[in-house]
Amino acid sequence: MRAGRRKVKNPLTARRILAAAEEHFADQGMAGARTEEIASAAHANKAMLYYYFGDKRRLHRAVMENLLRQLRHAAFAPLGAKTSSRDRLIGWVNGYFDFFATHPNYPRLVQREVMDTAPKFEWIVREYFRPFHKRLRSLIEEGVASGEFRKVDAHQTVFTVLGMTVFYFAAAPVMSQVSGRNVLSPQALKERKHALLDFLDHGLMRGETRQR
Amino acid sequence: MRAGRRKVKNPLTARRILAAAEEHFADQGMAGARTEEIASAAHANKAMLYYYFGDKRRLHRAVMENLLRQLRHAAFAPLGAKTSSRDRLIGWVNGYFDFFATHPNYPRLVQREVMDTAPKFEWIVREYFRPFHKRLRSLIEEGVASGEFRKVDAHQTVFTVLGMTVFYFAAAPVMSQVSGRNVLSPQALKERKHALLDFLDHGLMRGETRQR
DNA sequence: GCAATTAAACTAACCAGTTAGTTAAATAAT
DNA sequence: ATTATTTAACTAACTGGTTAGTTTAATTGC
Repeated sequence: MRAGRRKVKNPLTARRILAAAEEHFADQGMAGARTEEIASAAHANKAMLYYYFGDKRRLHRAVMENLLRQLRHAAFAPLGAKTSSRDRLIGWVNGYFDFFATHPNYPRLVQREVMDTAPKFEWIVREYFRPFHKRLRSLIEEGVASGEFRKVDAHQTVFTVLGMTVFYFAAAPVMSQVSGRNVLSPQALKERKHALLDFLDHGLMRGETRQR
Repeated sequence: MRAGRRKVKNPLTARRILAAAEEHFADQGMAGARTEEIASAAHANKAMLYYYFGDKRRLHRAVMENLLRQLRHAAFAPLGAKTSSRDRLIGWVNGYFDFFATHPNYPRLVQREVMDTAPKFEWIVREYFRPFHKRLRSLIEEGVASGEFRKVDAHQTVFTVLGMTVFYFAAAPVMSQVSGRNVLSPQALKERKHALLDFLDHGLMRGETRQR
């Protein structure tokens, strides 16, 4: 039907399926999503879903890994830069924030995972969450040690910063309903980022460090 | 007087089903939870679920309303007290925090609701979320106006405070895995509350107001 | 021939919701 | 006091629609 197909697996259909699955899994969760609907949203036959991904579970895993890989790439760079702890933390929050803004399905997908009590997601924990947590925690500890940050509990602060950042995006659907405006519009996002960094600045930085 | 067995106001079986449903809906979500499993966890016949609650959807709604009613009772009291904005806000956060700690299913249940894009939960938004949001927003605006709080965007600050508080509990299952310790243990909760109020104090309060 | 793809029919399991009938407790009639 | 009646509470088995996953046969472009 289409021209330009190659012998190697043509990833176009697979990519459409992956994108449709991402949307459906974020909206309805793994249990609520329907393979038939994912296929039709991807303009593909249901059989292609099994042809490329094996089964629903592995499709879900592919969706998660695809996003987590991108996030790791987008968010780890600022942590390596040789600047102040403050700038590196702000860079990290910025990277996370922008990733969430450009990948609005991700926060809901991850939130669904972290709420699960069953330990069937240990690969996510081992490969992604724990390294993320460790890097962020070290960064905060360094900032405290260097005197840039207040003497906070780094372990707790990781969760606080994560909560401040993730919750807004994960809860976006209903927050738009509650506040009567689209909380993911460019203007709303600009305001959100400003408020977030402002709060972080005052909540975490010492008075002398804080200069903006 | 009619003959027959008198109907008890709050039947034990119904309460057991409600408790089991709360657990299962929090763990697996509405789509993932199985009526058969809820029934067997409640040591009841599946038909009793329909006898008392009509269908799965209404059982889920009963679970939500039961918790939201309790939360409203527990969290609205501090907002009425005639003290400083700071004390009222701290009282509010304390109330929320303690409610989450004693009702660990609630944050996950609510998080699942707020992630839903479908506008089928407008009763929750209308009856609970919007009033909650409005009260909290007013409180912050008062604090800003009186000079106790920094000049923050009240609308954004509501979401920030909510995120800081809710996320920890909603993500508790995986966070325990990540950090290698039970983040809901009494000791962990004590540390969490302290860190939370400390961060809030510095993030929101003006220097002169902050005295602890 | 081979890799990618479609359409459709198929199956086996699953699962929400029903039904027909039972048991237990309370009251009313005798 | 005994029996009949009424109704809430409960059970086991069933029903019918749904859904993940499969298979088969045909088609298209390299």
